[in-house]
Amino acid sequence: MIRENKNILKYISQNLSEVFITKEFNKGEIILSQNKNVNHISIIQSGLVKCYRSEANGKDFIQEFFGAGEIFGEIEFFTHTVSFCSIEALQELHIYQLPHKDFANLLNSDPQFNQLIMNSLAQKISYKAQRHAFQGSHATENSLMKILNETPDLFNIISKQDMANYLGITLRSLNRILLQLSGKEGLTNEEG
Amino acid sequence: MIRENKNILKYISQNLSEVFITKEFNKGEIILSQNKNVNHISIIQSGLVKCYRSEANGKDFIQEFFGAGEIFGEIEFFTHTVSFCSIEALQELHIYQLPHKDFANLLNSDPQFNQLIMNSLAQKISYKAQRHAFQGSHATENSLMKILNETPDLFNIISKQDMANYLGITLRSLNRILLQLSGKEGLTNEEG
DNA sequence: TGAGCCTTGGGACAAATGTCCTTTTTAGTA
DNA sequence: TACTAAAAAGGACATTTGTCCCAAGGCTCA
Repeated sequence: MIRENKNILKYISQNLSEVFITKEFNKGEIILSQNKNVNHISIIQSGLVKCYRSEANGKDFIQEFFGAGEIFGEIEFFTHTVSFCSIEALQELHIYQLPHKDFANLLNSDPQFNQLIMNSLAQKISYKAQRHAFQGSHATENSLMKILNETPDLFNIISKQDMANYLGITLRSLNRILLQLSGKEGLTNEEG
Repeated sequence: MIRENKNILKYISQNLSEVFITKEFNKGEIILSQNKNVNHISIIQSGLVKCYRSEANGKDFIQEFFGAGEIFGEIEFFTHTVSFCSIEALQELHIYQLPHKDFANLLNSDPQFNQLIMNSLAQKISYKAQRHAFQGSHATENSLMKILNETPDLFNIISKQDMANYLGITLRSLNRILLQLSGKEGLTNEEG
């Protein structure tokens, strides 16, 4: 659920560290706002952000939690549109940044970088497809169990409200499902 | 809801038509099966397919309906994995195909093609993000209204079951929502 | 200290969706 | 034409989720 891309982070820190600018942000800061012009791509050195979209009805939907090596601001470069999501730091955050103009040059001049970006885009599609299919085909309880399996300390990192916005349910429903799950865990422990 | 990419189709037919193989399929044929090795990328010349993922619980989830110019089989090339979706023809289908090896060469040798592919990947991400956010933040009724607005003759093209699998609901629920909508339409017409 | 705010937790009822089952309609075919 | 299978439509009931509320606990800041 927390996405990372160590390959591209390693390549940049080893080969392109002087090409990129570095920046720091505090927890709670908005790095990128929805429906604004985007002029840089950003790559996370360390920390965690949420990438979310605010809908017209006032609800937020969390696309992804991005950790080390994940890129944002690149889609808008390719599609020539304003941002369709916002990015907010959930922890102290260190990022690499590169203006879109330089990004374009790098894509043309550095085949290995080009390939890493292609790969990153493809991974985003693949992951989104599988996530959406799972959420669309299973009860929310199953989605949550799967996530908690991957990340047992989930709620030390991410608030319940954010988790609800990731699952596309209300906080009330999340609490209900968590209660059910704890009940089942209890049963399992007693029986086993 | 039915995705197209006329730019890349135009570029291929004008500049690369002799590089690609062409193939034809009948309605109902499976072009690409989930969890299989993929050796070609495919680009739709004409016709319509559904791109869907079958989950372990027996349910199918439709990722997208692909029309003219849309690409499939490219993600697996970048991620070096087996297919994560199946592709089935919903109409008589004509496609361009290219082996992955040749696709790799073309990406390196033809910057314009490279850019068109990047753009296609970025558009898929952007569209998926917006669709998932909308579906996750709104009642199914709203999603359906939006789709019917874009494509009023939807059910002449796509079966109700496929539509339900696209929305992540059951056929029973889809019928219920359609009934509600027709009732509201009636009211609107009478009142207006 | 205490006021205000955020997060968490949950009761009660309404609305939406799933499950199971039956009937009707449609399309294709022997 | 008659048969068959698939698609479409919907009744009845159970389950899930949303909405609206209220309350407890922790935190900051005047």
